[in-house]
Amino acid sequence: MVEISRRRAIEDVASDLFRERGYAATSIRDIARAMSLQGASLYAHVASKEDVLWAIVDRAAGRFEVAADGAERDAETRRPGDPAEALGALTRAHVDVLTSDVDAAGVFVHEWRSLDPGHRDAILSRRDAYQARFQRRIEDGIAVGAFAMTDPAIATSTLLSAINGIAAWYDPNGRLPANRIADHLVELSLRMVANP
Amino acid sequence: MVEISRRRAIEDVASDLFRERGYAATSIRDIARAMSLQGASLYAHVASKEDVLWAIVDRAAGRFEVAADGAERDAETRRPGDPAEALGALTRAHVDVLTSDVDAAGVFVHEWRSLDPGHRDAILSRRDAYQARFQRRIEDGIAVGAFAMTDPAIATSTLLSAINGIAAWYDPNGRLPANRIADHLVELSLRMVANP
DNA sequence: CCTCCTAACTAACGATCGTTAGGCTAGGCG
DNA sequence: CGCCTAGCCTAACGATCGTTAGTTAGGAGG
Repeated sequence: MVEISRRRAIEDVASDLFRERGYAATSIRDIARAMSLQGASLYAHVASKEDVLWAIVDRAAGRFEVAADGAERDAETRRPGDPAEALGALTRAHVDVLTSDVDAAGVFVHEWRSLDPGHRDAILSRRDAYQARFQRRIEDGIAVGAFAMTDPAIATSTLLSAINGIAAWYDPNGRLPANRIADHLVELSLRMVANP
Repeated sequence: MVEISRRRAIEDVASDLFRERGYAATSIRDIARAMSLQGASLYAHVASKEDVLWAIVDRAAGRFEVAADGAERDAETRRPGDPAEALGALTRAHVDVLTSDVDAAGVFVHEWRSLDPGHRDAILSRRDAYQARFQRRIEDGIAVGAFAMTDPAIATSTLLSAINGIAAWYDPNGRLPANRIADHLVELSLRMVANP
């Protein structure tokens, strides 16, 4: 976690605090205090408090999107047209992004409500598009008989909620390494939608 | 939704706002404005802002606990010793409580961090005990071969996250009635842990 | 040496926060 | 009629909020 810029250091500290206490309950002076600075000093690097939140959320969203791109490409190379392979790869990619920076990912998952209306709308449509990628793979699986369920939309929401739950308890120094957790979540997720 | 007391009306309005914007982002004056009152007027009925949050969270927790009691009793009557029956009943009871008052349940799920340290600790141990009831049924199922998974603790967390995800999108006036949603979640949950 | 840049500082702004104090009004009941 | 209570009001408290302005310290480059 080397500071490449002062701006980025602020975002990292803010991610930590926003995740722990929430955006509204964290003041600019709280962030500054965690860096041994005065509150006003942050405004040399940052336009506003919401600007910091947006930077964190936007970057986290981008990391999820890029990871999903790679996962779908890899799955298609490995087992073309296999919905379980594709959905498993998407799930694993999601868990990887989540565990590689729990603070930022947790802020992305829980604090997007605090964004300005414009930013909130933007992130909501990106989130919808992201969720649609999962739902598409689930519908593919139903079409070929690999998956089975009554309502794909609810299944997709439920699947993503299940994975995102990791952000509530994951500890980078905990008993389980991130890739073990990913194994587990992929197993549970695929079983949830599989045709029994 | 008849007001039985002024105090309770405040808690209902607060549940709505706390769920929509979060506890820290909701002011006493916001709550009062939603009731066409002055902020200070609320203090005739309420000791503090945290007092309102605690009342909401405490009551919601109690409803989950009572529902789980009934579910385990019913399941034991219907199919004694059947882990799938018991876990399914617990899941359905949880969904029922959640959908019967999404606002309060959503506050319970997401806003317990904002409680005073004492109240937060109290709610955390109750939540642990509640979660342990689910985990116990999962372990029962593994013991008799009905369920199968690598890590029951992770499976329990994941299952509850999946169900609680409902709070993020459930709309009492939406396309699906609550009992349909419960059917769905029970199906997905049991398949997630079942021995394939 | 002078200049510029980065990064921090102190001081203060108006707004809003949770909360307290004290007073007014309307209705029920003797 | 007089009292009580419930429910709400206005006014204000000190604290904290996000943010702006102006200044200072130190190092790099000409």
